[in-house]
Amino acid sequence: MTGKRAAVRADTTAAIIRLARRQVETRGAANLSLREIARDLDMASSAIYRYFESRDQLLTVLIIDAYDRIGEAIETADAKRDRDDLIGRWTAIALALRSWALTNRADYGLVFGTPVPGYEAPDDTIAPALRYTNVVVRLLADASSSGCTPSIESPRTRKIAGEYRYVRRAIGVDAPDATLLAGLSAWAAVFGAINQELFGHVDTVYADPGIHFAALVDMLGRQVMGLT
Amino acid sequence: MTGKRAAVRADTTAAIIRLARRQVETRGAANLSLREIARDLDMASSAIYRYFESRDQLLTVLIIDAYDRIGEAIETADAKRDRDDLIGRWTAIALALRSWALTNRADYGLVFGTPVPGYEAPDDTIAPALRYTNVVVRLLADASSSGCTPSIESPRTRKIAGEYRYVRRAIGVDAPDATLLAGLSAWAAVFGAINQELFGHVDTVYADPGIHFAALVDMLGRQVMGLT
DNA sequence: TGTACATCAGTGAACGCGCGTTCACTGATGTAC
DNA sequence: TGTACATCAGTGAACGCGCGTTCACTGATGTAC
Repeated sequence: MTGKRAAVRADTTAAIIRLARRQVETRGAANLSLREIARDLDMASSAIYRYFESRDQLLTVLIIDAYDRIGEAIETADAKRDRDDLIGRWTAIALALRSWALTNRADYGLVFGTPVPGYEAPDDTIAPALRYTNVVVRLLADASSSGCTPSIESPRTRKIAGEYRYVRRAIGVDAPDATLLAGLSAWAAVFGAINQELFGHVDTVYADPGIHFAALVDMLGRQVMGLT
Repeated sequence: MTGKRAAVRADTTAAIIRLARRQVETRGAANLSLREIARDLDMASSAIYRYFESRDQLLTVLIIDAYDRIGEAIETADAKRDRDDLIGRWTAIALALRSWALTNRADYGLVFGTPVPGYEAPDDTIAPALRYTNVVVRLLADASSSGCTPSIESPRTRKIAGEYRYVRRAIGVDAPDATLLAGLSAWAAVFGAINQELFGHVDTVYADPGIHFAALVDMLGRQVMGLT
């Protein structure tokens, strides 16, 4: 039977990743220790090198894995709603992002927090990093093509018009300036709110940050889609 | 003369802080090394302990210092405008925050990025941490008391009303739900946008992130203050 | 089905490194009379 | 103004620690005939 060795290998690999993730959570990515993982697994420290070629590569795997799981969470949330239900999709995406962040603090921090200086993300991270982005971009495209007009106005200057011309091409969405501005702003607000909550900058402000977050998302959704 | 020893001491202290900041920038807070600072200063590593009682305390000083400088930057930006000029103040605050973040990446990351796990911020950091917050809170209070009505609506449910009742007390601003929601949302968007830009999540989206940021701030200001 | 060989997970010792912190000390700078 | 003493910055050796990575090795698991 070919599968047995492979199965054990997969188990050990998964165990290493699990322990690594726990370490990142409790001590930070910069203090990820291969030796400690080996100790927890009752292996010689050198054995880790049968599974990962270096500490940096293990970190990379962690990052790719995190991006993939965020992408999956958001794609799933999006797919559960009708494609026409723009507000429903927006809300589902935003709430999914927050709850994923809350239950996966370490991964969220790894991916969206302070970059680990000196760590250069290799190219393998690019595609997974785009998964969650693409969901939002598609939503914006759908909103624009179904004629939503956001309830805000973009300032009209030549510089700003030029910038949004660039953005249109960069993300491949042929939407008017106001839609781009409203959408990107809403997306920034969602991330900002999650960051503030997760990293402890609003502990004294809210009784239940989730309630405020829901109101925020609701308001932003109506704004981007142009409903009141 | 009493001042000489004190002056030398102040110089050395400042040099240590400067080198520490540079290290945080290039290698991250988790890898801050007292020994390396000593080496750069041509001192014995033990000499650092004449100035700081531990590595953690040096980190704390760095954090307090960063908060203080953010607070100062934002207070200054705010104070340059007439108190009546609500949009002007909002814009100045937001732009000041972004440009401070861009020129002080290490400090920004230290304060607003992933918390260093295991590091418990002592009480001395609380007051400096509130400086920048208070500027925004005061602006919201002024907006509300001068009768601005934001151009968004807050969802009306009992839960949300209750939450904002809590927020009103927590930040000491007697503003209607819609003002709180618009204000907090705008503030989150500003932080979100800065985080995305600084931590490299939108490198491929904008030609000049500053232009988008200015448009964003302008739009948010009009929204919170209720002007179109 | 049995045997010979190749693959591969895991070992344990070693290399060379850097770290935070303590301690007893020296010698220069400041203070009090 | 000069002297005796206290303060304090800085030294250098040491303690005990953990780290990533390499290397030659063993022994079990799988593969080909």
